[in-house]
Amino acid sequence: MDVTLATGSAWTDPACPVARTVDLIGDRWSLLIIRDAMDGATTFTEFHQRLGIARNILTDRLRKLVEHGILDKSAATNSRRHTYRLTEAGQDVFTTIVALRQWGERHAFAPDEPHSILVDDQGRELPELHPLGQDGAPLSAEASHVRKTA
Amino acid sequence: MDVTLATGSAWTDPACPVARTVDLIGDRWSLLIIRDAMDGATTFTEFHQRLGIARNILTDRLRKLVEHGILDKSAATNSRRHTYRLTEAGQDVFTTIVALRQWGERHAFAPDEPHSILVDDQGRELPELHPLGQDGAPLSAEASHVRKTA
DNA sequence: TCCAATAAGTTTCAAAATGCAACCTATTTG
DNA sequence: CAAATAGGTTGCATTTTGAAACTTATTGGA
Repeated sequence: MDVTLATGSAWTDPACPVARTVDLIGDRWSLLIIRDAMDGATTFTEFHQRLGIARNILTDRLRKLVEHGILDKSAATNSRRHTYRLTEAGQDVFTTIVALRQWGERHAFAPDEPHSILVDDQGRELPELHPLGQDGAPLSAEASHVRKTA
Repeated sequence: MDVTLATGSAWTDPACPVARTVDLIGDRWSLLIIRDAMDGATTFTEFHQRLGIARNILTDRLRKLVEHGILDKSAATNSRRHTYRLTEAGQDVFTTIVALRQWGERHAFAPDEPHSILVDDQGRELPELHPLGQDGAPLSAEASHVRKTA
């Protein structure tokens, strides 16, 4: 896993893990590429068709995601065709995708508006995800704060 | 809560809650503004100083976040000073911020690199957040898939 | 075997978003 | 009442994004 940004660029806020994550994957296309990779997309063309993204931008984002260790690009020998697969770090974005999805379900749809649903192997919808304290009780933003490291 | 995008613009992928969320708050500055709002920032100047963002961009992002029902802008009577506070929908982004933070802690720092820490009222670090299936066992991306609505 | 289609890009150019710096104009504060 | 502060706006340069056409290697089929 790569823990650096492109040469010449700098972290927006080097000490903050939220900011570093946003620098690495926090733009609309990268997050949607990761979403589709989790749902089975593996090739340039698949991503292009699912997302309706401009080809040059897709090229750029795939390259950066590979650079940052989120995707792995494997070229089938002597072929132009290759596949992109999530690395372990990429798979680990799952929690964030679920959080984004559930927020959207709660706040970005009118009550009667239909939307896609994330289900498990048995077709059951996922329970809501919420941060818990060490006592196991739900923890809110007000009940927590950021401690800066010296 | 608003559930629409600015006039003239359209959702990137209307049926997907992940995509809608990304359209609403999935750009670097919006997420960092929400992060800082959760950590106590309330005024234009505070956001500006903490983020080092250009003033015109900050103006634009605050306006959009208010429009989208993430922030609430309250003007103290006959004063230029006002405060921005998270709405309930804004508070609810907490789960996503925690997910982004924990991913960053796991994958965007070298083992010896220091970073800020999110702690509860007692100063204890938060447990890791992971999606669970209905049986209570951790659920991975491979064990789930998106079901489109007809 | 040859021809068309497919995959995965690259290039070019226009349009939109971002960023910096200077400016503005009410309110406070000393 | 003068200076500092808060919360912007404006103008302009740079960067990023996007649409569309072009490229180049494989492949699959007649």
